[in-house]
Amino acid sequence: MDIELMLKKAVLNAVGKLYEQTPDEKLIQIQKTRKDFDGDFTLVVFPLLRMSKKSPEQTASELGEYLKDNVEQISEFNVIKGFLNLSIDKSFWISYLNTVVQDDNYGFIKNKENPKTILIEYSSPNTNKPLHLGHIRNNLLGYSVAKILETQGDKVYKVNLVNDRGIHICKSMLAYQKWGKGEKPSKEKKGDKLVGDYYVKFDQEYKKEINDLVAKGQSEENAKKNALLILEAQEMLRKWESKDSEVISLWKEMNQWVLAGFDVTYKNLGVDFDKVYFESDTYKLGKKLILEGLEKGVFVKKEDGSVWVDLTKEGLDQKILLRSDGTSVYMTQDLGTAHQRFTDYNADEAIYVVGNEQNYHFQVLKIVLGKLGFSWSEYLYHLSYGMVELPEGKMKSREGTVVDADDLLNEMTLTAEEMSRELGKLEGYSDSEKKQIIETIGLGALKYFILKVDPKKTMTFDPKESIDFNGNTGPFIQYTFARIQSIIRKANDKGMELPIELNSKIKISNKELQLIKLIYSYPEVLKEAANDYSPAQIANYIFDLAKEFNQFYHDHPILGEDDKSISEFRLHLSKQLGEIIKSGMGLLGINVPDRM
RNA sequence: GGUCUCGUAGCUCAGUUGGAUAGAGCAAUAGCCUUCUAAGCUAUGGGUCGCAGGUUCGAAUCCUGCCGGGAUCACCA
Repeated sequence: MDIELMLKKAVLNAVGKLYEQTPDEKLIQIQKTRKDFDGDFTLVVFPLLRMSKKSPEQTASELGEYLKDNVEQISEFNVIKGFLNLSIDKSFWISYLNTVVQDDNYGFIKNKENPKTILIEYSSPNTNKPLHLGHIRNNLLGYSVAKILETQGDKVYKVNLVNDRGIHICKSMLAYQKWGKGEKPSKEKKGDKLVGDYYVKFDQEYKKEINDLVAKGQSEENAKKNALLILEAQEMLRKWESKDSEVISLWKEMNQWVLAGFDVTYKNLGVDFDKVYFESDTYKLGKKLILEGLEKGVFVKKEDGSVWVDLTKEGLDQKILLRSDGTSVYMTQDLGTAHQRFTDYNADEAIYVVGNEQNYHFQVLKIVLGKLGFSWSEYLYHLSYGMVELPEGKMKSREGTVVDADDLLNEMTLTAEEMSRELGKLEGYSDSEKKQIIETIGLGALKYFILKVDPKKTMTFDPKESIDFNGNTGPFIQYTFARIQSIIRKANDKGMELPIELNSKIKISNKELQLIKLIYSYPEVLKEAANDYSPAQIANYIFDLAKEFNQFYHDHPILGEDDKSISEFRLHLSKQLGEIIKSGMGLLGINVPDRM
C-alpha cells in the first residue's frame, strides 16, 4: 500500500468534510518532512487557503485534527506556518520494514504488464586510438543507465557501434605501413595503444610536411590539402572502398588489434554489450531513405548533385545528406542505423549515449526522421553528457594531455593498494583475496567519482590529485557495506536468527526511523533515476544511506543490545540497508566487498 | 554573430513538479578507538545561490535582460 497516496485521499476527504469543496488533486501537496522538523510527511496548506478562507495556521490545525481522528496511521501532527507535519505511527514503519525484508529484489518492478523494448547505444569508439577518460564516462553511464532502466521492468539491449572506417583509420594504417617495421601488439603494448601511436605518428609527420610546404611559400590552407601524406591517406580510403585486397587485409589486421585491446579495457571496466555493430557494415545504410525523401519532396537536390535538407523553419541551417559524388555523410549513416535498429528490435525507444558536442547532430537526426514520416522518431533520445575536463581545460590528444583509460584504471588499483596497506587492512588475506579487494575498491572509487555527478554537467578531473577514498566516495560506501557484513557474520557465529516477524511494539529512535524512511524511498529513487537517465541520483541516495547508517552504527549497539527484540530489529535494519547498498551500487556497476 | 548549455562555500558536487533556517564531501581547526571494522563519528569556521529586474502567499528553482565559461553552426565523424 502506498502511504502517500492514502494520505492524499485522506486530505481530499478532509477538505470535503471541513470546507465542503473538492479541490483539484494537484493542490494537495504531500512531501517528505524535512529533517529538522518533527513528522514524516508534510502537507503544504497554502494552496488550500482559497477553500478554507482561514489563516494558514488555522487551516493546518483543523486539517491536522481531522486527519488524526480519522486516519488510523497518523499518530501526531504539528503546525508550523502553513505546513502541516504529520507523524505516522512507528508500528507502521516497522511492519513496512518487515515486508521489505521479504522482498528479494526490493524496489525493482517485476513482471511488468507491457514491458518496453529499449535500445541503448554507448561507447561507440573509433578504431584508431585507445580509450580515454571521456570514453570511461560514456561507458559507465551507458552501462549504468541500462541497468537502471531494467529495474523498471523493461527489456533493455546494450549496443555498441564501432567506428572502424574512414580517413582517420587510414591515417594510422598509412603511418604503420610506412614506419611500422612489422611491429606487433605485445604484452607491453596492446593493440589499441600500438595503433594509436601510429595515429599520433601520422599527425606529427603530417605537421612537419605542412611546415615544410609553408616554408616553401604555400599558404597553410593549401599545404594542408597538398601534403603528400594526406593525399596518400585519401588514396588509401579510395582503395579501401574499392576493396583493394592489400589495404583490406591490413585494415582487418589492425582493427583486430584495436578491438582486442578494447576488449581488455571493457573487461576491466566491467561493461559489456548485447550486440556490436560495425560502421564498415552499416555506412552505406540510409542512402535509400534519402532518395525516398527526395522523391517525396522532403529534401532538395542541388545542381552539383548533392542532397540537402532545409531546416531553416526549425530554426536550424541547411544540412547536407548526400555528397555531390553520391556518397554518404555521418548523418546519412545515422539515419540508416536508426531505422535499422528500430526495425530489427521492434524497439519502443532508442537511447544514444553521446557527448553534448553532438547535440546539434541529434537534433537534426530527430527532425529529419520525423520529416521522413517515422513516428518512432520521437522515441529517439540523445543522452547527452558533459565533457570531462582537466583543471587546465579540455583534454587534447595533440598536447598529450589525454588521460588514458587503462593507465587510469591501473593507477586506481595502485592507490587502493597503497591506501589499504597504510591502514593495515590487508593483513591475513591471501594474495588472490587481496588482489580482488584492491581492484574492487580502486574501480569503485573511480566509477563512483564519475557517476555521482549529473551526467549532463561538464565535470572536472584532476589526475594529479588522486581520487579520494574518504567522504562522499565509492570506498566509503563499500566500507559501510563491509561493516554491515561483518556484523552479520558475527551474528551468525553467535547463532542469532532473524525472526520472521519483527515485534512492531518496540521503541525505535529517530535515527532508526529515518533509516526506515530512507529504505521506503528506494523504489521512488529508482523510478526517478530511470526517468531522468541519471545514475547520479542513485549515487547520492546511497551515499546518504551509508552516512546515516554510520551515524546509527556509532551510537546504537546492534549485537550488544540486551533487549532481544531491539537487537533483532537493528540487525534486520542493518541487513536490509546492506542489501540496498549492494543493489544500488550494482546499478552503478560497482561491486561491494564483504570485507575490506 | 545564431542556437544550445552551464554559473551554488577556497575546491569537487547535491538541492524533487516553485515550499520552511540553501546542504554534503574535500581542505582547515578541535575532539572520539579496553565494546559490532577509525576508509568511521562529533564539533567549529566558511554563502549577495554570477548580476539586475519581473511573476506570487513563497524563487537557487519559472520569465526577461546583462556578464562570464563551454559546446556547436564542414561535401569530418
